[in-house]
Amino acid sequence: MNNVRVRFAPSPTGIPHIGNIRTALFAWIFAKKHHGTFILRIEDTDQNRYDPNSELAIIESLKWLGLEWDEGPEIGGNYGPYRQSERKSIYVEVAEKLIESGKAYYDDTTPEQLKELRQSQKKQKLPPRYDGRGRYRTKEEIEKSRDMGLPITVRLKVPDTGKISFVDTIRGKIEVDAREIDDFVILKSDNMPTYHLAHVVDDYLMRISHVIRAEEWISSTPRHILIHQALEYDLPKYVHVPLILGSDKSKLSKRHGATSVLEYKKEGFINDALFNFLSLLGWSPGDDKELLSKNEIISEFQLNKINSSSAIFDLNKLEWMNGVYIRGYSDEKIIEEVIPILESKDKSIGLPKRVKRPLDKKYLAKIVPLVKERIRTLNEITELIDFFYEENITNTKENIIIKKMNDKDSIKILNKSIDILNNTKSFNSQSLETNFRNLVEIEKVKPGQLFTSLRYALSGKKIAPPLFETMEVLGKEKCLQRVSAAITLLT
RNA sequence: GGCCCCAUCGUCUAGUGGCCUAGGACACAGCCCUCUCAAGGCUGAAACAGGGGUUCAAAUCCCCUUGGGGCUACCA
Repeated sequence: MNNVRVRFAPSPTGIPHIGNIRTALFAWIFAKKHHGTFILRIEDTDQNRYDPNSELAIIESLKWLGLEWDEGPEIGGNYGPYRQSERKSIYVEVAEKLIESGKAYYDDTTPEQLKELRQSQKKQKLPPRYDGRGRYRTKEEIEKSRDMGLPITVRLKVPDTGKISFVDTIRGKIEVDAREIDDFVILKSDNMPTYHLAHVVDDYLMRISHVIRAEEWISSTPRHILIHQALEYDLPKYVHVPLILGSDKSKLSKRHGATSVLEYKKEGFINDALFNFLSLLGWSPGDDKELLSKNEIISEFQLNKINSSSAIFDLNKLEWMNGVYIRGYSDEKIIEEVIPILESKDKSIGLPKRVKRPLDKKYLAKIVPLVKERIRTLNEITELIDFFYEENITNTKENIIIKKMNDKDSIKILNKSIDILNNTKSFNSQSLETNFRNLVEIEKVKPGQLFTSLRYALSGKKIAPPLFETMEVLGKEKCLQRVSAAITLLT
């Protein structure tokens, strides 16, 4: 396929969610696959809903996932500008051309009148639809309204009969009666275009080959076809990708928990894992492979293998996949990823404030191998390893006491453990394990009994990294100190 | 309400008329491994929405019903 040019055209009116970004991801993959061009275009034609933070969030989301664009705001390109508010004059000109050729007309119907019209139609159980009254306004009447300061819009003259059809790459032919479509607004009274006009004009001028967008646009595509016809533009290929729904099968929203890509980043998900996961939501390479690298995804990707039905976002599976990615990463890579988390001043994310920063990388490097197969998200690491950094840990008598034993016997065995810690020549996990297993043997206790008690003594936790490795990393002094503290607790 | 889209295990999906007593993955249950938790291994439970056609043969093609979703703005 030659000259593939696709765009991601978000409207900066809110934080982009997983669904938006998944659409961008498909477009990006498709562009890469065909050595095409991926374009970012900001559709900021709604002045009332514009939110500058959202544009920043869009850019950060795309960058984090590695969806770099070849043309776009700031970086430019041959078809700019790439922000619609900066292209205003183009749309006005096009709209005027349409009026001159009689394919569009000025309308001075006020919002109040429109509202009345809809209400009365509703009362009569008719579908709410603009009635085309502006078609019969004379030039003079419009001028008069304009002088009076009434809002003037431009509407497209839509044929009353016939069918409008187009081919969607994923769904095939879609057809609708022209009479279902009213004379819709293409230029608003503030002289800004509506989405319908703006994107058609831009897609044409920017030589977009495939319009890849969400399924919710299917029902307005016939309008877009009409605009193309009025302007005598060639049609792009239409690719409507399915929606992503929340666990209750409704459109993704706040109540579904984290919905923005950046939230996942914040929660300790890895960009490569999210990329992989998202690519499989609504698309499949056709075999059983699920763990795919970016390159594999790009080479396997095919538009017509995108599903036509919407998908539900399964956080559980993402967590699993994220865990797989973490396990597959080198220790060095994980250390890099995890340092900002551990050092974070956010109490719910980082180590307690009393732990000195910056963290010692060498020490961390000993810890990471012990936990990397135990975490599904990067953020989970903090709770699992904080005891390596704390000076003191808290314990209860109940945790320390050796199960099925009394205080006295527990103390006796823990004292022998102290001896082992003292006398193990090379203080490494292997020697320690050998010696402690000996003790278990001699004292006729179950390994689990002693080791659980020791685990609590050293970490203060029921769930912790493997015991002897922990001892080795913690070092002799800290081990002695903590086991002694535990014994004190029992006395 | 009208129009449009969609429909395989709880979830993501494979499946494009015979290879389907429907395959994989997550999650779930059981067992094994085991110092906890993970990881890993094995086993299990779990789906073609319903009804009509077409065909020698239908998860796969057609129609209807049902269900879900989207759109129905001077929002995108």
